[in-house]
Amino acid sequence: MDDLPLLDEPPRERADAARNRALVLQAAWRLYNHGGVEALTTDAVAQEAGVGKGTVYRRFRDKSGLVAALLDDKEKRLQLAMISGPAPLGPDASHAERRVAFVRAYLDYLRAHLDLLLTSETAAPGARYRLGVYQFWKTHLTMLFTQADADDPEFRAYTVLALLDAGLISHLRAEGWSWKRIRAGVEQEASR
Amino acid sequence: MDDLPLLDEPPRERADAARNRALVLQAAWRLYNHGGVEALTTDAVAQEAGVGKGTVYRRFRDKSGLVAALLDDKEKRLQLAMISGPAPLGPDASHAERRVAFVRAYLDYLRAHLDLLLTSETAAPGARYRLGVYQFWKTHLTMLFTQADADDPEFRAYTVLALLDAGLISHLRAEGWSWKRIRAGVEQEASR
DNA sequence: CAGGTAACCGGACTGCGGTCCGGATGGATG
DNA sequence: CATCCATCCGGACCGCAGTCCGGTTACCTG
Repeated sequence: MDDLPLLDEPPRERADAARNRALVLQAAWRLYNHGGVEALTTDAVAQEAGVGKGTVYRRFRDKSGLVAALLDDKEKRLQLAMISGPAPLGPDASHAERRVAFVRAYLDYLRAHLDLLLTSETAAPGARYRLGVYQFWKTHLTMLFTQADADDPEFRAYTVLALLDAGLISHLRAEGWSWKRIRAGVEQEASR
Repeated sequence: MDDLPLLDEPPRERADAARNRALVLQAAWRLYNHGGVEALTTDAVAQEAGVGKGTVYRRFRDKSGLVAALLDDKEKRLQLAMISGPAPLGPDASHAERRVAFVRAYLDYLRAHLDLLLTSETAAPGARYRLGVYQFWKTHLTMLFTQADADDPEFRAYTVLALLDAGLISHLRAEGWSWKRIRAGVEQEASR
């Protein structure tokens, strides 16, 4: 009997490939923890991982992909909480509450990893929109705005996400804006 | 009698410097008209202008500065219309009308020069906010939202400008959004 | 007109992201 | 176990943005 090729899965990664993916991620964390975001050059990561540069790019498309992978598990957790977690983030709350809860949670996430997110989003032009996770946030917010009978729910989703752009938030922080003020602004946009 | 050092002016540009600035701008236009935005590498511009690379960077800080300079006069015209032009852009209209008119005008401008604006805004991280002109739009919108008694007028200004980000608009266009739909969304945000 | 200096000039150089390709190898097949 | 090939590997290579510095020059002052 064949072994579960149900929904034609992507062909499994070869053993050496998987091993190298792990090596690269560990190396990247090591460099980041030691020298911050500036230490995360692709050459350095490859060398630290004891691997060729090409390997880094084959496993993680480009630099934004690599950095996004670093944050992957944290993001997955947030996604899970939104899909099936408790209120106010999860489905047991009203759509308005969930939008505000999303904004709060995402801003916490952003605050904790601002430098990495900035690196990931500005590494290549348009990288932010290509990242798989962006699609998720967008779809989720669109749904929540649809439930609110907004005019163009998808556009409203884009609006909120535009305010959660790492580049914009970095700029506001650099201008001296408090997290409180930023949160108030975004929440208002999300809740109306 | 001294010659008008009223508001201590920036020291005048040397003659050769001014000449080179003009040469570089002309060369950049030539390259752009011929090969589009991809032809605008700093090396190529310098060579086409018959000038060293360092000169390009001394006259225009960095690549976003150079590209922004290409659009300078068109932007100045728009600014003038907003400050002192006729309604609905100028001061003879209500603040709500002026905000919508601004969005319309800016989107037209964006549409006409999307590739250049994208280049300018993504050349360096945070370049968009550093550009002098961004300050102008922000201040203007803040004023118009203040007149509407908005909660945090400055944040509202940032919100509208976030929607006018060249990267976002490019993405929406690439996704198949019509200008009409984009305009409707941004106008609604500006007019509420 | 002569002399001094701050500003300017060119182009070699650096650093980084990303590509390319000849050679190696995991793992499926019979 | 032998064969085969899709996939992977390393690292040299490329293009581009931005910096640096020894030499030059416009302009001011006397």
